[in-house]
Amino acid sequence: MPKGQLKGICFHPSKETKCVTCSLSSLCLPISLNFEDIDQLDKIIKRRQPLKKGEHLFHQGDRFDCVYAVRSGSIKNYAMTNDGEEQITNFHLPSELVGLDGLDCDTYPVSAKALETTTVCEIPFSRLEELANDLPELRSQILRMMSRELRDDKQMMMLLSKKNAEQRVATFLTNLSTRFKRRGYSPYTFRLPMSRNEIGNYLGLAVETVSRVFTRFQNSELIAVNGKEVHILNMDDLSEMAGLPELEPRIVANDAQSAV
Amino acid sequence: MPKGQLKGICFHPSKETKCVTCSLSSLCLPISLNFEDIDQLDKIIKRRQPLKKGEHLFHQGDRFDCVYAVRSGSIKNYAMTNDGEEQITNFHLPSELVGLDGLDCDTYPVSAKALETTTVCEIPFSRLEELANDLPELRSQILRMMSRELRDDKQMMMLLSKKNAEQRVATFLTNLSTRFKRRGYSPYTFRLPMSRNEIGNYLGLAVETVSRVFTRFQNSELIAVNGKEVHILNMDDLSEMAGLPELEPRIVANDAQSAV
DNA sequence: AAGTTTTTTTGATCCACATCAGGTTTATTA
DNA sequence: TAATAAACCTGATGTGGATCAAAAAAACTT
Repeated sequence: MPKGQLKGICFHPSKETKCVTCSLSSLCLPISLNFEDIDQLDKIIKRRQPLKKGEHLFHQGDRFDCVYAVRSGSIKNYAMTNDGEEQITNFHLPSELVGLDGLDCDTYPVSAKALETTTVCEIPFSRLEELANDLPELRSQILRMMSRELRDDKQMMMLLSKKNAEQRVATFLTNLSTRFKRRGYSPYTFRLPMSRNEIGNYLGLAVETVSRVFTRFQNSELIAVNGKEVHILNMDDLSEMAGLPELEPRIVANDAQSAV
Repeated sequence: MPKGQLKGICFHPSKETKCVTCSLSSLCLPISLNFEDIDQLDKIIKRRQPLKKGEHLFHQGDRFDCVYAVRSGSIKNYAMTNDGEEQITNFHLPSELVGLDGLDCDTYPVSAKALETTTVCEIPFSRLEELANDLPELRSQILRMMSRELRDDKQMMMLLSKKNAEQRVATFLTNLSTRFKRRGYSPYTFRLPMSRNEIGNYLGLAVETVSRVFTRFQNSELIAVNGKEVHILNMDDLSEMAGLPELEPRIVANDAQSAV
């Protein structure tokens, strides 16, 4: 084993992974592609050297040319507000696509930075588009991934405009938990790849508030925290606190002209 | 003229508009399609009876089957929070697509309701997908529209987590102004299709706060307001106040390992 | 291992906006 | 055209979380 540089979430340390053998393929772009097509996709993907913590994948304003799939580690997206403040717009875990929101302009609208040692698959967008011309399944997977991000963004808008500090942090933790679970990791025990400061920034809260909520959650035995290690002790109550769990199918009621 | 039912923004009252003759085609799906292809697109589009104010296009939880292009009037998207409160996630003006965020699930994740008398083009998604199979230009236009919505959402997240009440309202007004302008209408004088309540809901503010900010803006002669009629008197200062104008291309600076 | 920096925690104070309450205007309906 | 109901505005009061300040703990450096 080379060096102990691979901490935190780590899926595929080996550099020469192929899509076919990648454990993330069932969450990532190759979904529903057959072996042959995956192979084609594989050919256009470049596996880059791991990024060290703090290194950039791209900067806001850089020419848009690639989208990236996180393979291990984690990435944050952020923009600069006019008064020079950083605003985090997203955290990306393995199998998630980074850079989709730059797709219709010629530069990236946000920056992307590694939160820890991180490996990504680099996908030149023009070649992905070419390939998608021949693969309807790939096309609809790209659409699905964008649509999912749209939905997540709406949820985030809801959080930011309606939820209080405790609800925000509870939502954040349960959301991370769900994403870890889907990736085969424990939904109850995980390591936060970001700082309290970054959590606060993302959730629209001051660092101090995040810290206080963590403390309160520990006192009420919802979670146990040790630095960046989090244990969820009472998932039910935490989810309850998070509110609006997921998109619950509506009971179809009388519609018609229920004006205003 | 039938009845005085067509108030507010109104583009194409006639029911039998075709994409080729539609003045919105340069903003809508048909962008960059040739005449022949537009005609094909036209064939799958159904022009529905105008919706009256308060009527629904679809409900949260309804089976996802169509996306809609607004032809005249306006639509709001909203979801219900777990405590039964409404949360508006978007307003849609003519030429904008409604329903894209339901694309990867089988039900709409939000509801869509007409803010005024509104006409839409109904586009069965499965048929749009089929057509997109043959028309690369259509495909990339759909992607572009989704990507734009993603970017707008990030801007909204920024607004909700960093901006104060005045900045929010200023942003809202300049944003509307820009959209009206692009549609050939005056960027200085327009009619708000939504209530103060809905503005507040969308911006994460109480009605009272919205009202007060409107008053303050009038006192400082940034705008003149008469009910839902808005005149922007000082666009420069209003934009200034809105902050982070648009995605300003970054001056490329030294990158490397600027850790944290 | 000691020193330095960064991150996290906790307490005290303050303020922007929510909430409450009432009055006014505009829209809807009879 | 009056009656009723929405929508809107304005003032008074309260509060959740920001901000300020400073100590404690972790994470780097040397």
